[in-house]
Amino acid sequence: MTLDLDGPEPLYAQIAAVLAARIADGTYPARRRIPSETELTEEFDVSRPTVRQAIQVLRDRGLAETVRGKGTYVTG
Amino acid sequence: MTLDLDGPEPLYAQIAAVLAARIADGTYPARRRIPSETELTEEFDVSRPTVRQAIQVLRDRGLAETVRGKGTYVTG
DNA sequence: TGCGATTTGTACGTATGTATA
DNA sequence: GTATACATACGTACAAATCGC
Repeated sequence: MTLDLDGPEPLYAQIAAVLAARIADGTYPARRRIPSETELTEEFDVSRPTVRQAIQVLRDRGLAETVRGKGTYVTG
Repeated sequence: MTLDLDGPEPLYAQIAAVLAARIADGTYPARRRIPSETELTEEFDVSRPTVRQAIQVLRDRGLAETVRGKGTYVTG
């Protein structure tokens, strides 16, 4: 998995697409927690605000729900 | 108009409420442009990302639409 | 009970790119 | 060509909620 840094697609959108694909294929199963923002920051080598923006996309699409102090969960 | 810095309500939510009220009472008329992010930054004495977060709330509620390079407009 | 680690929430500042007028 | 305005992305700091010990 690589991100296209120079392309027109924003990083957060690319990351959101990767995460959405992982939800779709079961890499992140329903009702389970996805990696923390810090872990995703390290995996994709982007800043936390960018990771949070990607997760926001998932929430807007109804794919995930976030609980403060716990994490972000795949919508079951 | 003052903001409650110590209260539980986030700054961006308070600002969004103020802007929404201005839309509701006609201070910001339909189809007209609201002040720029920079102007709102100065008026509320907050950072631009905070202003942008407030405007995002207006967009999510369908109260405003943002056009890149032009400004944010009250939904007509 | 309390403390500490983890995790998300809020907010700041800054830089760069792109579109419009 | 310049100025204005929004979009993206970075980094940083501190607060608040949760959980395990």
